[in-house]
Amino acid sequence: MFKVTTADNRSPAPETRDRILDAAEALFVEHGLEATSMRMITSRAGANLAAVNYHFGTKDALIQAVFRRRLTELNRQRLAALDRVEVAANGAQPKPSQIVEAFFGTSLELAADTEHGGSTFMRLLGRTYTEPNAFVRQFLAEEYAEVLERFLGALYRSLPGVPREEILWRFHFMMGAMSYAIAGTDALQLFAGTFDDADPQRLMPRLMSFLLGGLRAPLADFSAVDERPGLDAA
Amino acid sequence: MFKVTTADNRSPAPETRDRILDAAEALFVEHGLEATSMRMITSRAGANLAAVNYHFGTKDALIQAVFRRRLTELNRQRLAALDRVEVAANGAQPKPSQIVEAFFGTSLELAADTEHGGSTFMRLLGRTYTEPNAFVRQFLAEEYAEVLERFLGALYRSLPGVPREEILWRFHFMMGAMSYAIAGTDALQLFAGTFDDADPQRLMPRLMSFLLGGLRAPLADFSAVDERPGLDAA
DNA sequence: GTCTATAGACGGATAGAC
DNA sequence: GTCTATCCGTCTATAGAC
Repeated sequence: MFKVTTADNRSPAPETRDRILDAAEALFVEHGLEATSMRMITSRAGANLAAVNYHFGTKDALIQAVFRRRLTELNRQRLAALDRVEVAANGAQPKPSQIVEAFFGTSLELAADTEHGGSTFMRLLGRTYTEPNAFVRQFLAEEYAEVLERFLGALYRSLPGVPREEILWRFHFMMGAMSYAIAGTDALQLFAGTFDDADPQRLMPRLMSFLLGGLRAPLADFSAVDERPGLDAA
Repeated sequence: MFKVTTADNRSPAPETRDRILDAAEALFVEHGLEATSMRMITSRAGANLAAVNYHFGTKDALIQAVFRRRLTELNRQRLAALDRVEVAANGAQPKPSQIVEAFFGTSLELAADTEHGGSTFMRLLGRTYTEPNAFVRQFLAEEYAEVLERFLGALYRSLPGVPREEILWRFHFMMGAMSYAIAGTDALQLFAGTFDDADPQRLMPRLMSFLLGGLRAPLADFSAVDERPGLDAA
């Protein structure tokens, strides 16, 4: 359970503990949390079945460790990006586009990092927002509490005329769009063979212009809510 | 002596087969496909464990039956809605907003139907777009093939100046936003207690204005993407 | 069509040797 | 820290009585 922190700095071969985390992360994306067994994980990690219980205790604790490893750093970077735009605003309110970019841009940057597994993790994370498992949702909610409070607060202040419920919903919609953006083609072969241009470098501007268009859309008119949603409007 | 196979039209109590489908649908939303066992299903349905195998064969076949029951009708309605706007256009191209409304409006109508389980199903469907299970993805892709071809084709024609990749991506983003819209608060307690206004009647205009804002956003500018050769040309 | 009983595989977790 | 061996629960699926 406890890592011996020796001062031997010689390029360490990946420890069992890390190999297990990497294998679990990859398998969770491939098969989902429930459908991934400890045996699959230890087998891919080249470790013994008992090792995962030794290092993490339970499967649930392993799941948390997989998420925490990346999420702590991601949220730190998101907050740092928000700090930067707020400092740059120099006392004034940052623009909504800057706030959106601080949050979703940072996310997409991690998603574009295929070398250190960031892309794998972001696909996992995007799928996990809607995870049925209650303990995972609870855990994610805690990890996100501070970040959401900061970003939503900034958005509220930057859009003083807009009802907060509306901003909240639109942020929610943006999360959905980002989740699918990251899941990309691999989420669904619905669009099989049709994503001719899946260049991850282009995903960022693509998504960002969509998100900002949605965020800045005219407010919905609720006056006709009671009527049948006609197709002739607008 | 009790099971009359002929049409005795007097108020039919829900058959075992239908009770199983209802129970499975609800449990799939609650716990996910993998985490829902046949025992949970038959127990909630008030049926015997062996009944599900008798009626459906395997668990995978049951999953397909749960989706097919609703999806066939939903896609029929989506196509009918598209037919209507195309007929109303009277030879001209329908507006993008009309096409979007035909697809997502129909979806949200089913999601608003809490009386016949439509809302339950749509939450399940939204989550299933990113389902890891390969057989489920394959099945969904087949069910969607015709609908997507029709709607994407209509969007392409209605936006002749816009690159098709861009439309495809934006449709993908819209699917993500809708998925989260339907999952709503229950998807994640991230926003715990903050969705003061979760009136499903208002969800439709809320989402629609976001989607149309995103769809009509100015096209992304790829010129500053990176240093890749050839990208700055267009 | 519905039931009981059970086969047969796999799941998470642990004990204890090394 | 890593291993083998194993406990014990749950899973899907089926056989066969009624």
